[in-house]
Amino acid sequence: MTSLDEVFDRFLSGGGIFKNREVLCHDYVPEKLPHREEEIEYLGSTMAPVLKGYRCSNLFIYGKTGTGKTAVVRYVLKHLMKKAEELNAPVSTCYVNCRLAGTEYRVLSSLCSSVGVKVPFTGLAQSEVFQRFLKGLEKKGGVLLAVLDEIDVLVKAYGDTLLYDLTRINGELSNSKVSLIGISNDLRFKDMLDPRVLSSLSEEEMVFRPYNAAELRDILEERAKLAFHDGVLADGVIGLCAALAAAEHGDARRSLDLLRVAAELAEREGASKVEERHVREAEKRIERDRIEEVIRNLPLHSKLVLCSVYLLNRKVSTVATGDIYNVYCELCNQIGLEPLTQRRVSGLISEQDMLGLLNSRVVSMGRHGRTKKTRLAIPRSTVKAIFMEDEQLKELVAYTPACLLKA
DNA sequence: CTTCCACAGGAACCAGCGGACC
DNA sequence: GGTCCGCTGGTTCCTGTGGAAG
Repeated sequence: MTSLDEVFDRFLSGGGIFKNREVLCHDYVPEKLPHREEEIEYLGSTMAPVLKGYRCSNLFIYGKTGTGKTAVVRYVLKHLMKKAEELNAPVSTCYVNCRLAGTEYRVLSSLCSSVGVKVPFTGLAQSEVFQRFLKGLEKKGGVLLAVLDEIDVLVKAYGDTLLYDLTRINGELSNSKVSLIGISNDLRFKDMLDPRVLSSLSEEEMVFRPYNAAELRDILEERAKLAFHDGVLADGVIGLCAALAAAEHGDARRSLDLLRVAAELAEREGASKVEERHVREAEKRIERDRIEEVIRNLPLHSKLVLCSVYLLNRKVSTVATGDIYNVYCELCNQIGLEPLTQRRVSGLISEQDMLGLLNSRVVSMGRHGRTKKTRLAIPRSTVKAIFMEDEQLKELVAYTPACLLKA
């Protein structure tokens, strides 16, 4: 066991690698966005009318994660506001990440705060909050550019009513105007919208293509210049980060993560250079950390479901929902817990499928019915290791379900 | 060709909570 | 202090369904 002092000393003396760590963080908006010049120009020209006090076209932006949508929008917004201040133009902007906001109500309340209206975080009817937003807008006047990032998440969960209201909002305003910019990670998002909403929301449209490996390399090189001291990256490190991220779906965020974690690993072991092996290690580390985090934060019943699959997987690789439910009920019995309904457990399995902990797919077995066949999507050792940390679950890892006893 | 299994997954509803308003 | 509100995390009830068995 090294003492904490040693850890700190090593960190402080290991300053040979990072020059500025923040440059590699997600929310950093760089001065240069390589390979997005066209998009920046297009977005800029679309938004420009607000500088003269006109409403600009509503805009819809699609693209997968890490294709630079958010970065480009924030970049243009930043410069637009600078210009607006110079010209003393009555422009305000509001950026809301709908996934982080979580609910329609909280999106509305962010919009409210951008026009200087304070609303309580619960307790008011949604329509009341909307009215206050209108009032605030009218009082403030000018043009509001509202950016709704990851809007697909909101619509999937709550439908498009809020969006519908927002697209019609200009009809109720006399002293002010609102332009909307929607950003979606989901390319099929259009299908979820009412045609009326779609047509008014996407007066203009942009699609962000994924970066290829060469473009990712340029991005990384740009950032690396700011983030690291000269010569600490071994040849091929940037290329590898770019290649790994390009192989998935050209996610710049992921390539930056790889680079950052690889450098942190190198720093931690006191190396003077970041090598390719650090990148490989980083790749594993990121995925493992993500999974462990997810499992640890699972509610108890979900953990029991996962545990049931783990136990059944000892004998068979894929299991039916009914079998999982039986074992799950046994486990609940063991620790004196009232089991949830099968309907709910079926839902929990689907949730874990989406989280990437389980793999399940619907199959029909003819006369023997239709079910989801489920298996673990992660190493058994990982599940076991995390469950062993928990007093209660520790016991259950060693439990033998009744259906496996007779086999 | 029909039947029928063992669920999937949608819809409606409910209880409890934290919190605002009057 | 009663009433209203939204959110979470459930339940109940329901209809739908792929394909092996009959």
